[in-house]
Amino acid sequence: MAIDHLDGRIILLLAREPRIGVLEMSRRLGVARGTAQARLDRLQSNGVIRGFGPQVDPAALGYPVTAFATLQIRQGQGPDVRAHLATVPEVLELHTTTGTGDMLCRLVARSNADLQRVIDRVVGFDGIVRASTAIVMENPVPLRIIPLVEQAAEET
Amino acid sequence: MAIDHLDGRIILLLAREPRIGVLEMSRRLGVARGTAQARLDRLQSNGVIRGFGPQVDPAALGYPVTAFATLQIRQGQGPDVRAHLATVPEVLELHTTTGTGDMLCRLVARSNADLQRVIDRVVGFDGIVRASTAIVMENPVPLRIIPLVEQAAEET
DNA sequence: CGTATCGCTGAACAGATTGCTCATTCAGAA
DNA sequence: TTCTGAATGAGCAATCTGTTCAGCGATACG
Repeated sequence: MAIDHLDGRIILLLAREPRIGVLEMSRRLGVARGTAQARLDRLQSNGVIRGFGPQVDPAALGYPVTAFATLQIRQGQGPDVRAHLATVPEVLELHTTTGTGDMLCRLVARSNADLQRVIDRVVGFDGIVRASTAIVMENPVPLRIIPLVEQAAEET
Repeated sequence: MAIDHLDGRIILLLAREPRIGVLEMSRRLGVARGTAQARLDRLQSNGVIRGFGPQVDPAALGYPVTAFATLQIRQGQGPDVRAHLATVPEVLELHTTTGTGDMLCRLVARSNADLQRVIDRVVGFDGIVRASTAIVMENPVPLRIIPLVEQAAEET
């Protein structure tokens, strides 16, 4: 589970050139192929690397609007609300949280007008008491993991 | 930019078995290799598929705590705050939003105690007026895109 | 001080895949 | 009718993968 420097370089390399093969990877890293192979296998079975699924851009799919909704749930309705939200394609992720709201979810929509439809569908469910939505205008830091990987690799 | 049914199946297939090759892909889809190749190339140059970077699990890296922080920024300090947050590895993403706060960011930390350190580092910056944090307890719907891809592929 | 274990190395081999090109067919647009 | 874009099926050289092997240095342990 601890990430050493070589592991860090492997992840970095894969992040930059994902379609690279193990052989080419070993060359870049200056290690034997077996080593690169073994490290990569270990990172994957560790769960550090979950997979290499395609990163799809919702905007390119026709959903350029992103929003975050904070939801307040009626006592005991949590499981039902979760199940409900899981059926809405525009709900990209859902968290239960401490603090002001009970849940936080990320939404996408085709337009600001369409966002209204999505929100109606999301909150149009009995267990949801209140919802407050924040529309994303800019995304100065897109979802990233590299800096964290680098930090984790340093602390060896 | 419009996604047809075949494109949808390509993305679905890649999501399930990311390390699959183009040849095997064409076999599964029942099309010629060149077709699969061309479609995949198009999806990538379209920007629909951004890439195949490794999906790294922060928890496996030693950062099991996730939180969302809503920030209020002093007028005109936006750019400085953005730059500041970009330098913090534990800030995984940052959005500017409408609504209550001015910015929303996703944080990770090694523990609840460590989260305090991270928050101090995040808000210990002049331009930030106020911050309210919601700690994630559960993640009923992890970040996903498949349902949306399926919906987009249907609407052909 | 021996000894076992572990990770890394370098090499080898057959089988499969990739990148690329070509000629052909088909369907919709002009 | 003619043109253009997309898909097909085929072929080839170069490369990579999966796998196995033996050797080597470092570390842990009795």
